[in-house]
Amino acid sequence: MKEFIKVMKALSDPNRVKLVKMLQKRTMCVCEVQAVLGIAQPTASKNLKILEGAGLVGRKKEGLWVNYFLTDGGRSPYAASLLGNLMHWLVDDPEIRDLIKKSETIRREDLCGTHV
Amino acid sequence: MKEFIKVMKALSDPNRVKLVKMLQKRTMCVCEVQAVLGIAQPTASKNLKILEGAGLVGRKKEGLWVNYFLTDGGRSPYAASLLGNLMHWLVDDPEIRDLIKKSETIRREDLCGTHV
DNA sequence: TCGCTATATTTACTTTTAGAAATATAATGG
DNA sequence: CCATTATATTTCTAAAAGTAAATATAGCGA
Repeated sequence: MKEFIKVMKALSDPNRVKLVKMLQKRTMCVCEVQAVLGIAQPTASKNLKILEGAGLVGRKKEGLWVNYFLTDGGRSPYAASLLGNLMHWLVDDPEIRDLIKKSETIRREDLCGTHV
Repeated sequence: MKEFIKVMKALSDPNRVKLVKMLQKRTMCVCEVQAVLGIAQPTASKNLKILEGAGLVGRKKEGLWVNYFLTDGGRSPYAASLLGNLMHWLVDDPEIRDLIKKSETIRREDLCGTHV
């Protein structure tokens, strides 16, 4: 029950749903998330952590960057199912479409990659 | 997006998830819900209304009673999908099992049915 | 080692949400 | 009608959640 609630709560926030939809397209680092969603860096980190806690998202450190990506839901059947549904849900949502488009034009090197 | 969030939020509360699981077994009136979950009457009404607003639950007045039941999710694809999944999810959860058992031994006539 | 950069965590503030008590509404029986 | 009963709504309070600003941590280059 607690695991189920955790997944539901994680997906009860618009910013976090947008995050999942964006991560369906590609791996992103925190500064990219921050730029696309127009939120502060701590907010991005926190929301990513909540998604991670629910088993929806994984992370991999690469130098100074931390790359976040969608998991296969192996840790939670609820996460797996919701992630599967979200692959085709909300694809026609105008707000989501705009975000995806915006995320495609953004490169981390232009945002925070001063040391590449 | 708003419809999706509404469904997720509705299912982010343990009491409301328990309600859905109980309504899978049978239609219930407010006083039964109140008794099984051990919550106050206004709390039961409020939570049922939230589930109704998300398209998960319907209601039918019968005299003084209001019978609540699960919908087929026709109003929302998100509701439909979650309701389908919840048919087999959490069936082994001990807390849910106890509630189902308790709900089977309860009759509205013993709770509020003084006018039957 | 030192400074810089990307991310994480903490803190404080505001908004939202859950719940109980009180009150209101609607339907039934007399 | 009037009293009673089941449910709905309102009001209030406490807990939870979201966010930004400030601070801390970790890894890289010089």
